[in-house]
Amino acid sequence: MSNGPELIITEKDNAARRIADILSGESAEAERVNGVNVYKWGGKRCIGLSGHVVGVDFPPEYNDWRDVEPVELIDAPVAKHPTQENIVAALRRLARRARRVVIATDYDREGELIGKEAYELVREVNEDVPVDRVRFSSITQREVTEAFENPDELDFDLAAAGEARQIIDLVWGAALTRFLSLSARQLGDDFISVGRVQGPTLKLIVDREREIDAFDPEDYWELFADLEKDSESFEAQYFYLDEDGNEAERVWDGDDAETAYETLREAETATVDSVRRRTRTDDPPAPFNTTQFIRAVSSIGYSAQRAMSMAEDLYTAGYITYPRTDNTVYPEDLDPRELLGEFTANRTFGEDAEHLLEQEEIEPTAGDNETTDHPPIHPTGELPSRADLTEDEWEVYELVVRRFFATVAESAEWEHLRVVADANGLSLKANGKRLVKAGYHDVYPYFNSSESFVPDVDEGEELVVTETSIDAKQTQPPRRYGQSRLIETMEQMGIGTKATRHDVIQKLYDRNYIESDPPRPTRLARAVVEASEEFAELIVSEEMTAQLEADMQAIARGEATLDDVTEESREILEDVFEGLMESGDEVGKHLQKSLKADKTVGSCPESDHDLVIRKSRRGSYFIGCDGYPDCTYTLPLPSTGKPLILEEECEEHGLSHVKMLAGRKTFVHGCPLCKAEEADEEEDLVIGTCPDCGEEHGGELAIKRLRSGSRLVGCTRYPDCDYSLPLPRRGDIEVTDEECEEHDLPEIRITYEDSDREPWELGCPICNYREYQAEQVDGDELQSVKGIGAKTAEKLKDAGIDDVPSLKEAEPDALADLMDGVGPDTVRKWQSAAD
DNA sequence: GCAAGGTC
Repeated sequence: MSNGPELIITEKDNAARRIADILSGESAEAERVNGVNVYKWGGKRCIGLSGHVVGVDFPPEYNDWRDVEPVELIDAPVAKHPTQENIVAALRRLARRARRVVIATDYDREGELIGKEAYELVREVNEDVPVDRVRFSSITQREVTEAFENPDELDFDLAAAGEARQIIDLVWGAALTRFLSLSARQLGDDFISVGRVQGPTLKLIVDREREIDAFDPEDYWELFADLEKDSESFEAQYFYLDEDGNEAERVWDGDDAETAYETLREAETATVDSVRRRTRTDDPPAPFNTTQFIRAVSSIGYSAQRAMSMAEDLYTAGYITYPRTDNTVYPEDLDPRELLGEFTANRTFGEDAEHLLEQEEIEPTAGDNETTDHPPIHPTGELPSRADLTEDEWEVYELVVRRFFATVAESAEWEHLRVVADANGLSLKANGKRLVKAGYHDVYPYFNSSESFVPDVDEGEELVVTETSIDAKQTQPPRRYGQSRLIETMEQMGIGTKATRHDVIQKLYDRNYIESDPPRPTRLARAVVEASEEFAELIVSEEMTAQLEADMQAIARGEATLDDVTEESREILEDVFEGLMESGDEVGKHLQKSLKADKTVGSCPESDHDLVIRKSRRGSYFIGCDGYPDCTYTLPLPSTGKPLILEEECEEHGLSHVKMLAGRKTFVHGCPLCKAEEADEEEDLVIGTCPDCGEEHGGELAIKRLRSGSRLVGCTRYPDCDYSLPLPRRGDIEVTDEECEEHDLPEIRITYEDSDREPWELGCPICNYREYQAEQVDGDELQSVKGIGAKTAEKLKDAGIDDVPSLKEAEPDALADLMDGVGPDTVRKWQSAAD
């Protein structure tokens, strides 16, 4: 037997580092093998993978979409090949000499498969080395040491269950994706995809849109009265008992409503019939798993994608635990008092932490999901200072800290007061609620804890009716799913995983299946769902995952084999293709029609064709005639954002309004033809003399708007004189009375009508442009230092370093503190390079 | 260039 090192393999570098620290008593040292971190101590090495380092795919001869019939993919061979070459190479190098290998990947099904993949790579270069498996659900001293003291074996059945999933997903996904794309002739970037998870997710969105389309609003009325006691007024609502004896507030008949309102209006007083008081306990929330974390972050205004990317950054920086988890129960190892203790000295959290520590007993809440994968998301106890994080990241970090606080805080208590009164024979009710004990709301302000006031009244008491009203309303269609609701629903349906659900939604955006936020399906999405429902129902049904889960469990229990399950799945797909291939042309036409409809803005005013949104070779959008090159009619679109066609149409031109999606800078452009006409009519506003040709030829400087929507200060003698100065794209340009003494030009202010943004005093356009150029030069100057690129120069500027002299003077430790991913040694390197 | 699942 070799006397080489013992090799420990984890799922990711971060876990490798922490496990090495625990097992070595912090004595492990990092070295690089093939550019991969390896932690080394005694006779041991620990390497972290990057999740799957091998992937499944078809052999290269199946790569060409046009040469291979999609149906052939069903029985095509599927092979594994390395996807992370450097890690695979490093692993092989270490495994060759190892005397023992320990697989320490995550404790879940995918972790077992990743472990088996590592096992196979090890076996390729070392046939005899013993391979053990350790399992722990949180990386703590106790769990890790215990796991390593009691090693187990790899569960090959569980790994095979995961492999079955990989194969089925690839075969179904690739065959159907290629079929749909080929039938609609969408090859290249705009292919049409379907899959086991994206399919049902898309159907969920499309089904909701169908409900909205089919919705027929109904009129109803609601009646209200303001009641007064001791000059304190509160609102009560009319109700009656319906046929089933249930309380109802909505009056569905207009005449009935009118009659009731006449009666109510005549009432001068109302007599209290009943008063009911109840105290309700409001328990603190459970610890965060990924889904609940995303939900909470989206309630403070961030997308699911952004929530996860910020969580990732906070995790890698060491401030919060692993963000991808299903678990909502803290591990036993977590000592809430100890963790709270880490916050007592902090400016933001100290006071709350102290209060919580004053509780006699601290028993954290627990949710319904107890899993082995990772602990719930909580702060690690290593605290960032505010300057270490961006404002957004701080907000998310604070949320995670406060959620942890909430889970160890006391319950809140509400007092509900329900008053029923009689006004002229009509029943009125009022519900008040008061927070009598704030409990966890004191440390977790993200839930609504607003009170509604109803005064203390007694039965039989007479109240004055001060005001009455009747509201005509309509029933509303169901609301579209927001991103976090979608993720919650996917979790309930059992599709996707904690680590992929938000990516799936992003994928639907990338495929042009959904637009805007909350997501709205395109015509293409409807057509894809319709075609799937007709010919491949399983791919848009949650049943496919349910069946697969059952099969995987059978494999994991040893009751079925990988081959049984994948073979059966291939047979089902064969059947699907029989129907599909017969109707290929029809399906393709339908998809193509929908693709066209998604781009169409209206009819061309100069020919019989449609006007469609197109993309220029440079990547900008414009509107062009579908009859091109016979008809060359075009209309410009703003250069910021991606155009979204709205349902609203221009009354004058019959064209759809267009909205430009650009994150927070999203705005409605309106009718593109109206906009183009406005731009043509707008007269150039002269603000001064042209510095280039004013004296000689009398050229003047004017504020101009180009047809593309962009604006500039340019010479009126253009194109004879091309003097120009840039102006910002967004905001309204205001010419002030102030004048620049140096250039005899008025100062300019930019205001933002449709946002809360403060006006920008741009000043004299010439001075402004010079300053801008000077900044560019500064940036270039920093970039002249070896090791500093454009991005780093930007970061340096954020840290207050504008030029080389200030870089040289900077204190390396202080500067490194201000910059993400930069250490003091790097700063010293720059400083010596600048000499 | 297809899926879904890891991780960054």
